[in-house]
Amino acid sequence: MRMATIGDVARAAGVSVSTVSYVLSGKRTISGPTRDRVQRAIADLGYRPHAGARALASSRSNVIALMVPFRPGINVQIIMQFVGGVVTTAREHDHDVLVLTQDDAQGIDRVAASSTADALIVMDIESDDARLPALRALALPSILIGVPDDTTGLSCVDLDFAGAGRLAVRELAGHGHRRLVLVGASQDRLDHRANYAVRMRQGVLDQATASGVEAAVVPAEPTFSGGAAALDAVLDAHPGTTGLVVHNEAALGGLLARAAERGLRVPDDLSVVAVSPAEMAAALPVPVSIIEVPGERIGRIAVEMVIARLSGEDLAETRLVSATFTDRGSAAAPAGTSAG
Amino acid sequence: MRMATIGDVARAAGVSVSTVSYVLSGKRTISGPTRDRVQRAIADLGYRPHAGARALASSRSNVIALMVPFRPGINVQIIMQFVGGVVTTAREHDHDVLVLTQDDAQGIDRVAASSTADALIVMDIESDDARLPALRALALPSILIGVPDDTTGLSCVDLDFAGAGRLAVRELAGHGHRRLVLVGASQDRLDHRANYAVRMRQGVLDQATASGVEAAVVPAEPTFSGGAAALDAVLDAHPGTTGLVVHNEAALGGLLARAAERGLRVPDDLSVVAVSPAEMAAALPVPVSIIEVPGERIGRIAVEMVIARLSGEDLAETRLVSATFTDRGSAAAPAGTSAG
DNA sequence: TTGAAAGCGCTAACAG
DNA sequence: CTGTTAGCGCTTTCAA
Repeated sequence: MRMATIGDVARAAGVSVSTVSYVLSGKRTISGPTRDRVQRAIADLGYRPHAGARALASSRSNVIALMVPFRPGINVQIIMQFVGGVVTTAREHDHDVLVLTQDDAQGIDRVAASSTADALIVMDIESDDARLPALRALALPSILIGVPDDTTGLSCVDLDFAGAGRLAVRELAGHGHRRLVLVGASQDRLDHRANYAVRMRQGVLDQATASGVEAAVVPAEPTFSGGAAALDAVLDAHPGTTGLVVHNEAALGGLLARAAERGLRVPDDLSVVAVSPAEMAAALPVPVSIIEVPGERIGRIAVEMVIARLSGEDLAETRLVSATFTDRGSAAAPAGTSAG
Repeated sequence: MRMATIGDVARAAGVSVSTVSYVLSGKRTISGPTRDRVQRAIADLGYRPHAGARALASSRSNVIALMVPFRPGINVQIIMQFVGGVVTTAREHDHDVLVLTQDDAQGIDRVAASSTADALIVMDIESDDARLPALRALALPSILIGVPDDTTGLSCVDLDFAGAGRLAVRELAGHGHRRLVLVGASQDRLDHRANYAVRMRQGVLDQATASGVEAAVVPAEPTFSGGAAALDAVLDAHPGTTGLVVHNEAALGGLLARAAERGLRVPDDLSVVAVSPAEMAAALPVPVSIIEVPGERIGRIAVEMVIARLSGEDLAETRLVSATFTDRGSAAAPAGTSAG
């Protein structure tokens, strides 16, 4: 049994194909009775427009390409949240999502030149990302997740990591902590100029200055033992530290375990604020107050920016989602301080 | 500047459009010189076939739809590995991957009826999955990840969980352990009749009988505290247990932490074999011997099955990837036993 | 308010 | 070995 075409529908409803097309698109006013007949025919025949034919005739594929990093060591949790947000939101706008891998260098060009996709969302953008020239040259609208150094002509979304850093420091300083350390991204990530790490660090340092507290930065490998080692390094190099901002989910478990080993209670001896997706908390030994990385929300915004661009709004803009703090009790006044 | 079409290429090369088409597809023998001229023209013009036009004319979209579960509590790590395997392999066969969400009930029908995709890969199949009727009725080839109760007319791939269970028990029994417990999926997962949990359990119990050792099953919530609680439950309900098979990655950290708290050393007092993606090991406090869930490999196989089906090989088959054991030293002879 | 018809860019007969 | 041409199913002028 052949798939029903628009011609079959037209015949069944006793109208022309263009009328069916216009009933579907709503780009023309159709009389009530006619519309009803057409819609009944569509339902009866189980008609669905052929995506390829539509793309050919309208030069719109209704597909958004999404470039996803699959390299190991990445925070899988947040990637998935993000992808989920993108796919769900795209469907709400009648678009599908095509997945490209980060290392498919030709991918961007290919989907653009073949009209496979109408727009492109690129994740995991570095400060000086190698893909930026290709993206700037692109005829398709593109949205970057992450903020490169030079955003000229580009649309970007991300968590406001600088704000997150400031918020974390304010929270800890507010509890009376005077010596803080940011346990941040691995050296490797910093070498790659991961912009979120740079911005986070800046936010922490700026707010420390503003709040009149000390703050240092210690990198950590994204592993259990990396977290343990980082805690040792913190206490070694910065004795008297009572507040920790941890921006390294994979290291958090090891860090907390090491703290327990060393007899440090959270929050009595050590206050901890983590920047992390909310779901990761379940895998931790103790409740941890977090500044949530709202992956799904960022994905949603990215798609909404795409749709706006496709509807002709031609503004390239950078949107930073502001950070919010979720208190789970891991940050409190340091021991030897009156409560308050 | 308009995108170059096949007509532009034909004109530039001084040949007909069909010749260009055949140079591209290789479905006709073309003389060396002609092929060269065409290929030069293609390169000069930066020509790319229009995906929609191609899909329309050939009734092939070169797209594989992949239905991904985004519900919380799922093992994100393995999902990502799997998706990576699918996308990478699809590209090797000149296909792109479109993502559908699990709860997009219409998704299957939509991509099929609109000829958006040529085939469908569905993840996270339950024993009596609600989508099975739709999949059986589908005109498109579909591949399931997971094995339902009734596989008639369906193609499935998965890890051989029964084999994994047997392997784990053989490994522990071989070290001389006589009392084993499988710390498995949560009650919730069992209620959903997650087939992998059922098969794993069966493998463990069968091999225990065959090896003449005792084996019990304890469920665990997929959280840190769930793992800790599970260890308590094991030692409570099954005293004398010296070997654990853990098939619940999210609980593993909590389980190991609790063991340490209770003064149980791994492997001296407690041997542990986990079924888990390899990458998760980094987040654990101690090295753990694992039976790897080869997500990427399964994804690759799924795509290869799709491609075979699209090339006319019409066999529905179930492929179980056999389990392999990676020794990291967390399973050894129980204390009070001579080595060997 | 509706219809007729000209493409959109490509593939694959059919014809040499 | 190569060219001509009829569609593939839809959108959108143009015409009524």
